[in-house]
Amino acid sequence: MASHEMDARKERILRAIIDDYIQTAMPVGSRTISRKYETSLSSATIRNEMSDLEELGYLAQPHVSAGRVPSLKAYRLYVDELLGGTLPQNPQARAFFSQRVRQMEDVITSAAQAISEFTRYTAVVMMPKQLDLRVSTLQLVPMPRGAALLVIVTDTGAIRDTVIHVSESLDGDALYAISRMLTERLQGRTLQEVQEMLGAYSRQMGGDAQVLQGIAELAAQMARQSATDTVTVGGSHNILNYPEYSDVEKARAFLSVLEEKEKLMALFSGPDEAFSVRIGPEMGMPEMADCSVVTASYQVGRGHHGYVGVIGPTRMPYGSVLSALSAIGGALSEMLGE
Amino acid sequence: MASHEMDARKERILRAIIDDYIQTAMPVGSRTISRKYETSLSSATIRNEMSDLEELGYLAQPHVSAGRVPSLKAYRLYVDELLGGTLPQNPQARAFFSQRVRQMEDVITSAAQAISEFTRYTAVVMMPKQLDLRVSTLQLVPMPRGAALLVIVTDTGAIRDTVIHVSESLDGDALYAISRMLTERLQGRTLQEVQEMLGAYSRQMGGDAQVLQGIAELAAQMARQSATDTVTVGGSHNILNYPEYSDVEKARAFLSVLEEKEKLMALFSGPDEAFSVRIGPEMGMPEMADCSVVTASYQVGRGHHGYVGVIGPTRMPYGSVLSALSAIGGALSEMLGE
DNA sequence: GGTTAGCACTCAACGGTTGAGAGTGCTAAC
DNA sequence: GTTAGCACTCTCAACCGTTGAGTGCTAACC
Repeated sequence: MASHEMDARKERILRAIIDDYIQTAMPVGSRTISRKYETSLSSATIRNEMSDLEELGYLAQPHVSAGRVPSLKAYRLYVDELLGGTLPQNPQARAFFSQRVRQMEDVITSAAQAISEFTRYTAVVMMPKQLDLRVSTLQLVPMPRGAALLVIVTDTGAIRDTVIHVSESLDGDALYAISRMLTERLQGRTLQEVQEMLGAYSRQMGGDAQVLQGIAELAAQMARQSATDTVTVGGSHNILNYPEYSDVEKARAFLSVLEEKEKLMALFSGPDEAFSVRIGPEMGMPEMADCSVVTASYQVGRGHHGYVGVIGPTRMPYGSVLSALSAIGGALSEMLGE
Repeated sequence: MASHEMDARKERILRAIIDDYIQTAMPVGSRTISRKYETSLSSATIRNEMSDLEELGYLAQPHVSAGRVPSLKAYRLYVDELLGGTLPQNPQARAFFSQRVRQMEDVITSAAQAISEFTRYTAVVMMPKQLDLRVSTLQLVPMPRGAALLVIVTDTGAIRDTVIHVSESLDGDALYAISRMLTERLQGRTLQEVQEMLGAYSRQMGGDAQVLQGIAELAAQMARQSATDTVTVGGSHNILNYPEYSDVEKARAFLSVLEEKEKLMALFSGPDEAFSVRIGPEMGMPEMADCSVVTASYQVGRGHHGYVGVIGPTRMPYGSVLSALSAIGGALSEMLGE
């Protein structure tokens, strides 16, 4: 049964079918292949090969007189080949991203947007949790009308701020003096410790309890936010561009999964490889049975790593998506790593 | 022709039809009204009244044997009545909003999200441009590894920050000294002036040109952002919840309009009233011919005003949408006004 | 042996037809 | 002014044949 093993020609044909299907989203017929891809072979020959490929499990027919559609196994093969080779660089995607990053804290959001705009798919970006964030600086910036901006900077460079009320009698220098004092005592402490210590201080200090309470609240919020992994979604409605979601109900189901952060997290819980492509049922989520998720990981100092990813129909130009993810992931590593 | 003028019963029936249609999105038949709303009248009587209402232009029939559907004129009547009366307070919507506001600058975004989540429609929030913003404080907050957070606060309480690189030899006190010096010279200046002045300084100071450049860039960005009206959209995919958008093409068209900020701005360019409801063609935008836009304005100090709004199908529970908008608008006025 | 032309076969998609159901308008009686 | 009754209209879904794309198989060809 020699004809029932993969040879070079079968592979070429399979690849042609996948490429065509990725473009058109329509079952591919033997005649199409014979005319567009393998002009030296007749459609009858292609038919024979396709028949073999079907028997091998790489193709499927929606019904007997339709063309062939690649099976999950086919995508797997295609993708594994892609992952084995070297990815093309993608400086464009990278430029697209760096254009818009202003501020440390919204890097994640910008990354998600950049990926989704560039690939035209839905993007998901995860930032890993960071326990034991330590306070590096704590500063009060004067604002008009008895307000002040409280800024906390951690040793990892995370920034969070909030507006609090202070006594109108405190001018810039006074606020700086307070900031210095607070920084001196709190520097190097973890956010949890800061919260505990503030309880003690506020009894001592009395008057400025408002300020301390503001700090405690901000520290608490910051601790909470950084202690859980954060995921952001970008370009969720890109999904509507693809015919596999021309049914509104399907589109809605897809969009509601995107709002459940826990489910999204699960998309990333794979083996710790640089790249991963999970196709349809491989991720064990019935709602996403006809999607693929492509992810790449990036470093965030100290061996932690986050993920960038794209969700879309199984039919997806995996090559270009992977290289875009790789570019943005690289940029993120640089920005967030130490 | 006495029967061809509006009387109380006709109004009751019209209202019932609108209410039912808002709920179900299906043409309303005479029998439905007779059973659910006007149980003392038979369907035949209702039919006569409906026939009159149609002649008066308040109802339309999609086809001869379907029920009636409210016309634009009917919505107008309904809405005008609503606008004339007193709006019910809506403390819930308000609570929903204040829960999530942390920081002066993302008030707009939070407002859009709160409105959309609360009403289940797409929300649009506009913040008016503010020319001549004047610098109130300018401060450098030390960060690890030769970075610093540059914070600019304006007299209106707008905050913007960015991370810049500074010489590693500068400690907190040195940065504060620089901040003081800069604040002293730049306080009260407009953002434009700041940019101009920095050109002059940077020649004088030489060494710290990096810092000055950072400030100039941030000021420029801030000026740019505040000089144009800003609009934010929240919950854009809520539109998929409504059957009038079960056609994906329609939904896509809707979503792409939302991405063109200029078009969105146009939605707000109405008479300067506290509330406005524009129904379908009234806003002269063919893409939105079968939508309604409900807007409320809020004060932002100095007589400027911004808008909060909701976009959805013409069939919309105007009453509750209006009171939600009014609640959030009020909250915004408080937060952003002086 | 592999390759190809030819032909019978299958099945989705399209367009027209039909019957049921919903809802109306009109008329006549109350 | 209100209501029952009835004829009428129109949509919607189900049910055809017909068409066309695409296959599998066979027999001939190189």
